[in-house]
Amino acid sequence: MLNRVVLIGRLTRDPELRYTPNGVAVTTFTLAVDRPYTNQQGQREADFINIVTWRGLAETCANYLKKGRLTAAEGRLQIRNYENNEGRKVYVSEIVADNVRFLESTQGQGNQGNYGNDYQGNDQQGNYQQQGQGQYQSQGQKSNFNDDPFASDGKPIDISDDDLPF
Amino acid sequence: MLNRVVLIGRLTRDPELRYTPNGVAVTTFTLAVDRPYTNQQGQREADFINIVTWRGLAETCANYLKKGRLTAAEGRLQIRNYENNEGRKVYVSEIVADNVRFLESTQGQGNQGNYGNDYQGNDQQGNYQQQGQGQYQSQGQKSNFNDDPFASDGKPIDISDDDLPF
Amino acid sequence: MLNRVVLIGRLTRDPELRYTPNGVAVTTFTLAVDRPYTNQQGQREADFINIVTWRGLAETCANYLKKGRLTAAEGRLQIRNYENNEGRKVYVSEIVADNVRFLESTQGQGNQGNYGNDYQGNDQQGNYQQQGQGQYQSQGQKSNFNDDPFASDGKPIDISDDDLPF
Amino acid sequence: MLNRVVLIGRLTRDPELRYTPNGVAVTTFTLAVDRPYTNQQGQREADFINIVTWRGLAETCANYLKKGRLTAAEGRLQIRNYENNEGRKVYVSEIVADNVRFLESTQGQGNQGNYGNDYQGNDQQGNYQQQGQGQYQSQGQKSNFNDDPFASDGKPIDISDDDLPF
DNA sequence: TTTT
DNA sequence: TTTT
Repeated sequence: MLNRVVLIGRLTRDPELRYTPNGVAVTTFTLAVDRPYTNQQGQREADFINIVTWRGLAETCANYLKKGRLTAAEGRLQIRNYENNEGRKVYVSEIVADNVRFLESTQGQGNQGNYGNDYQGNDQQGNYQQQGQGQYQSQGQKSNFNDDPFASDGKPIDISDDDLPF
Repeated sequence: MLNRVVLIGRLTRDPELRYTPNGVAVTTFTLAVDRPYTNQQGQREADFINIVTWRGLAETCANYLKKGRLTAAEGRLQIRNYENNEGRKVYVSEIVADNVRFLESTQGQGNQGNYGNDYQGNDQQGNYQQQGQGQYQSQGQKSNFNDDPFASDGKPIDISDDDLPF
Repeated sequence: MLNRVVLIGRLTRDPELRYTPNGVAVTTFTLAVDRPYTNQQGQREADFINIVTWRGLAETCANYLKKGRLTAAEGRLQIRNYENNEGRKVYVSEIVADNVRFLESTQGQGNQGNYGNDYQGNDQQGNYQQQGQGQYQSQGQKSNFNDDPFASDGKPIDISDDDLPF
Repeated sequence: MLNRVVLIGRLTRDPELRYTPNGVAVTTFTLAVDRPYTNQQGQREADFINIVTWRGLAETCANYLKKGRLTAAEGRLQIRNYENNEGRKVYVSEIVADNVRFLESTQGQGNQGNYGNDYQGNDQQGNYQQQGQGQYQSQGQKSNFNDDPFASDGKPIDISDDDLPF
């Protein structure tokens, strides 16, 4: 009935942009989110949390996120399950994000040091809130993937147009 | 760095209270959280989200929650992994809750109908916010269970005193 | 850049539905949200938090919420300011909600007692998530009201069509 | 019953650290949080949201936050009211934060440019989660200030030891 | 399989 | 009274 998640963490690697057979953009990435305590060895562990974004937000994320970037994501926690090669049910949890904030500018060559004053550029570079018709709309979808979108295999993701949850 | 989840859903079955070898209470339950859209068949699907609570909150949850109850849970999303019998890594996601709200009173025999004015009673019955020293404390823990606390097998959970994340 | 609020509380009185000159529905209500501690006198204080909803969600709230109902609201915290009669700046804070959940059924005459199994009915009765084109859209708005929408005076709220934040 | 806020924004000025007569640290600051849309004039407005932190977290914030810094804050929304000089009731809303994250390093002298790899230093510099005994504890408090803690006047804040909400 |  |  209510399902809200807010995370801040760093990308464990570059985001992956794929398209459904019908051309809908899907970007996935993983955030390493430090736990609020250190373990027996005095190390800070992290949770590695999968994020999925769709459509415009997916494209913005693919364009502006990079491995290591500090990033905020907001959305709902979804638990999917699918059968693996051996016919076993595997459970996958992921955040379906409708809001992603880029907390570090692109710092690319030539941008070192003046992090303080490129806010506007930063914003133009893609902080983006999912909106508009259909975000959580519901005509004819099935939200179960046939495969794990985080199992990157170079092929288009196995999901038909009617499979989109929005 | 920041990891916050708020859920409202219904218990899929009665909560399970167990104790670590050192006597620390752990209660687990699963919330069915309806998705905000209906699928192709016009049905509302749900995510089944595992919740873990510790110590005092665990005992309160065990006492006052029941299958079917509407419940709010607040905490952080944790991704654990363990090896199953076949030596495969299995990933488990769960909410480590520090705040649980009982949105329905116990309505047991004799309490039907006046849900509207037993709010205070409701509160006495155990809405509870995890607090006090050590909630997210960090002296010597290892947060990986050796087994899945949601795989209820009647035995005490396989976790030593030093294994507690708080 | 990111602004998310989740509340659970009870309506302090019936919601108020009004319309802008251009016919856009606005419903306001106040949630009493108990604080997580008791005060010196052993009493539990509460925060009284104003909620604003727009359009379809406004109408659903007006139809299904009533004084005393346990309710969840999700949205963003907004701080407006206006000048009062004496030319003083007054600050008003409110939650612009995009998701409201009715945690108690209408229990009206004849519905007492079976709260446990009318979940689906409950949902039909109006739990509602703001969606669709324009939720946070931005063509031509000014988000400052000229007066406090919570100062109920029986007149249509003083806000022109162009004043809508979405 | 449940009251959770997560914000990301920038400090409108340096934080202010004060002490209660009994020596409890209180730090206040204001975050400018951009709204998710632009107004009629194409400008992005912001909400200016007051944050209060207590004890250890207050001291860390005073040490490491500065005007302009991008910052995340998590806590609960509190609505206080007090009487002003003219005997009028004034309402004040603020976030009582129990978790603050410093999203930009101190970049002070000698630290320009390598924002990417000073994470650990950053963390040592004070990201801090309120914890431990008493955070939301409740023996004998009164949460109404006699004055506005955001009305900085150089004097110690007018709040007795027993007045602390935790 | 992981980020800083 | 406001930040970038």
